[in-house]
Amino acid sequence: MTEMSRNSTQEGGQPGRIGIGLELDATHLKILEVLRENGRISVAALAERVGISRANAYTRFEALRADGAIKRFTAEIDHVRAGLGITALIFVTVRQQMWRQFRAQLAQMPEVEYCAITTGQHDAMIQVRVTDVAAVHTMVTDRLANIPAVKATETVFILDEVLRRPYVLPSDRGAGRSSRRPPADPAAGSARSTGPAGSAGPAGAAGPAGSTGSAGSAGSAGSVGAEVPLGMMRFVGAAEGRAQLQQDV
Amino acid sequence: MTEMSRNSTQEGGQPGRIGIGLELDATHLKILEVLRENGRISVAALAERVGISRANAYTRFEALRADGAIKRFTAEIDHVRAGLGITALIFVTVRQQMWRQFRAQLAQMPEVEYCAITTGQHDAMIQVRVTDVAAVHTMVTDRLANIPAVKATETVFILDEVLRRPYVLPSDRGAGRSSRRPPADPAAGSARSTGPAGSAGPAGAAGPAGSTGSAGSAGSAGSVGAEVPLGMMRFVGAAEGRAQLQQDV
DNA sequence: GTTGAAATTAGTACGAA
DNA sequence: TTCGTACTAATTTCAAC
Repeated sequence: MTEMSRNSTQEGGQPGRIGIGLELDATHLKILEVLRENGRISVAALAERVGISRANAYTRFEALRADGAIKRFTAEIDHVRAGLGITALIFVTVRQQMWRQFRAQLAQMPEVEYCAITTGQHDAMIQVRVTDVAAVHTMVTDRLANIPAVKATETVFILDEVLRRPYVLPSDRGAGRSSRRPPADPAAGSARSTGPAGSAGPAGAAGPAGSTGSAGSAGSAGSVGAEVPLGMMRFVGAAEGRAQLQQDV
Repeated sequence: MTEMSRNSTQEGGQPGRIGIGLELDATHLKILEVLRENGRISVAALAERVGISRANAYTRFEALRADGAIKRFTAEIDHVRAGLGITALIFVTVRQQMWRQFRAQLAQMPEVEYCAITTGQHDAMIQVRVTDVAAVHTMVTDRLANIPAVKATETVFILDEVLRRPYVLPSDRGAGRSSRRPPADPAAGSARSTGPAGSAGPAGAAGPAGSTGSAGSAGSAGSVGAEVPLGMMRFVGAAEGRAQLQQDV
């Protein structure tokens, strides 16, 4: 509940840009779909695959880039081939009000590929790629341990990466929307999470969903029973005082 | 120790290709470095930035692609702009010998962006992107719960994504290699993990490390103390019988 | 592994539907 | 808005060094 209006105004854009974002129609999504599979495709070929003229493709392509919907283009590489065969996840508990420092230290660690702030038992998850198991150990006990902001860590190794999609698109839904959507029993403290899930970072999405319906149904469909409906499902909310973290980060 | 020789022979390549992989020299890494930041750069411009001739750049570029070091090119998009503002991590405990089924089901779930098999308390971690919190709930209780292979789940929400590098390169090290590398105390049951960390999927890297030294030290430097060296560090090994999982997956 | 020239393709700008 | 065409600039390919 700290900053709900995060993406209803400009936020990540350069000064002067209209941060409200363009409405993505079906054609835009189609373009993204193609670009996700082949980021190096020429705009001419892109136009053909999407079924629009070249001029139109250039316009939309540029619009997506300018709007920030496309953040950048990148090459996906094989980490093993590149010599980084070990991947690990390190779950970090961060000392409150030291997030700024934690983030600064992260930037100094080139082996960190991904870092996300999470709800649940830990505060953050970082993914590292290194040459060998020993490097993980060095990283955790030697580097992370020396950061005052880090209170505790928990490390697991990644044995295999089963699936990696460049990113998910709203248009992907419909393919796997298997069984019926349950009638949605009313208010029940949506996901038991202590609020943050709906108020923090990437949340507050509903914004520019365009043609892809269903956005905005958040308030009407939450239905995580009070004490875990099915057998072994657990939704883990934020730890104590997490709200403060958002400010620092 | 199940299949250490994983990438010393061909493995991911098409039939007929020399799967041994090309040795990556400093120039190759430089190319990857540029491509990571700008996947749409022309080969001509790439050549200039790397400091080699056009023809050379084309040759190396093609070699990296053919070898599989570059898996594909993709566009990075802003999930919030695309209408998927909620990101969650679901940790899954999988019923043994049902991994094949689990993987098949995963392919049916378009909202899954990433799935990795891990050591530790759970067996897999999947990352999903959806429009609202309710969709996470639906996904977990309705879709995942209906997969017999899924024994239990634990869900956390991602509040913010602090850092996302397209990928990490061996050449990145050296920038953050802060303090001294510890003398590496000898055998100590490397990471306490029941073997898998060194034998499974992405492990067994040592292969084509090329100019970047230190690969291959895995066997000699493992040093995760028996019972957690510093204060609150935890290395979480594999659950019981994890070895079997590798076969199925 | 490099340079240079030819052929192709990409990117831009315009008017018309 | 979107399309189609013509123009300009760049990239890729292929040759010889």
